[in-house]
Amino acid sequence: MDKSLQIAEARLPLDPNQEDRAQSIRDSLRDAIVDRRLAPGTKLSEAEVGTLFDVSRTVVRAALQMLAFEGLVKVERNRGAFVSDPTPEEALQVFASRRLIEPGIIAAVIERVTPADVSAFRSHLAAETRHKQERGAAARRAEIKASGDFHLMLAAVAGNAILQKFMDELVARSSLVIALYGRSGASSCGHNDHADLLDAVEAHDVPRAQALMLRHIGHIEADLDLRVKAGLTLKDALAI
Amino acid sequence: MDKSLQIAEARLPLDPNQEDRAQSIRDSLRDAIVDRRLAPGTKLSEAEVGTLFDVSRTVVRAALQMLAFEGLVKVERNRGAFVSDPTPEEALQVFASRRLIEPGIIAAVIERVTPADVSAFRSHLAAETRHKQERGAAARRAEIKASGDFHLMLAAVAGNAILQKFMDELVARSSLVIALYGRSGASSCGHNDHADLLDAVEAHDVPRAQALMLRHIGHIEADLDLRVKAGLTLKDALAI
DNA sequence: CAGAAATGTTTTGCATCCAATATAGCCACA
DNA sequence: TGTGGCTATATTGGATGCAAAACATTTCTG
Repeated sequence: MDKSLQIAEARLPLDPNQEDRAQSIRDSLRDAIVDRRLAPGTKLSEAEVGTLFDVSRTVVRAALQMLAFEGLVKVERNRGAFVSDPTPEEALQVFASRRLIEPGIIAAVIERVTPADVSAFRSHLAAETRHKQERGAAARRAEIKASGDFHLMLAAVAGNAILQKFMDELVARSSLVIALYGRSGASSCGHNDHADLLDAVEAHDVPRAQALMLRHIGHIEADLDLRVKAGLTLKDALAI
Repeated sequence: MDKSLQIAEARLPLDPNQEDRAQSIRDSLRDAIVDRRLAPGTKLSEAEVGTLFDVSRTVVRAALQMLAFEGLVKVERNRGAFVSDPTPEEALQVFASRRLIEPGIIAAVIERVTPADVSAFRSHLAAETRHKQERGAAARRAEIKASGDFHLMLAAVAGNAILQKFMDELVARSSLVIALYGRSGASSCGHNDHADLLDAVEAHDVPRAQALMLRHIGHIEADLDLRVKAGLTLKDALAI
């Protein structure tokens, strides 16, 4: 009951705009979950989170409900909210969903992309490769986050708010899955799929871009080791 | 402030399982919105809904928040919740999203469908055509709802919980859009796309089923008249 | 000593209460 | 008579309090 929840920015991020504190709490928690600063299964006690952010349980509850809708948190009646702990089954469904949606997004992107967008992508890519070369857990986190952001940027350019929301959810869930099942941590070992993808986009080559997207998703998925899960539960039951 | 909100089942549906009253309120409101018993733009006052279902505002808020996540309700800070009133732009995005997702779903369905599923589809189809032949607003509502349910059944058979959730949202939004912009009301005038689709599924003909699905979505979209919206806002500004 | 029952503690679910904000009604004034 | 500002009212945002459920601990019993 001490300093258990390591949400880093605790107490500090006094809502910038002062409006919609639930939203900003959601964002902080979401970042913490996606960054794996909060391990799957961690209990998110309303009171604890509340004191941490210095708000009442009411607003915490709203934030947790939002996260539950995105699938990042699972609430059990009368038991509380827990950082969700996707099964291998769910992990596969996440990527199956992305395989459906992202090729469509990339097509829309090619239809609508502007030179300004392209340069934004390029500078993002530069930051990504920078993270990839650095060492340490922090850099790894930044890399995973940046990688997800690339896909979110694509979704934004595609110009469909609904699909953008779906991608938001899928990218967050993917990060969680990668954090859980990712082998080694080098999620995109060797490949630099994003750069290739961007080239195809710039060339307005839809089929090629779509193929690259599918290949990219395949790469991410191939880096997962979905067996471990059973062992983890076992270990959980025995030790820690 | 009298009997304003016509949610029909008001006060009666005392939660069957007694658990999660917010969920059942959400379901009632959702049905009412999709059925167009609650017109787009209608204000959903927390207090009013609360008395109607005989719960406190707290739980109503939770229900409204859920609906907001699905896009069926729009909440404006310090102003309250309103049945959402999709713009033509949003309407197009709904169908663009379905065009991406549903062909994938139909492919998954063909991979996993069982004879039991097929017969369930058949009996559902029978009910659908029955509604189509009846007259009156109630039958029309039932027809729209049944039509949406067909797509939801497909999503269920596809076996991907995430996509199923997305389809849930998309179907609900579609119903709202059809209610708003649907020409004449005969949403599927003449065609019986669902039957054809089911035939293709039964024949395990993926390309054909996908093509039929796209054509079907096209039919629905073709029945919309997306111009009116501007006129409505104008009329809104003047009268009522 | 093991397992079950009971008791105390913690945490959630929900109703209620208060302050802040928006809406509506009213009056003054040009 | 119409417009602008002011007061009153209604409604939301959010904190608090209380009952019930889950959980942990201790005590009792075979």
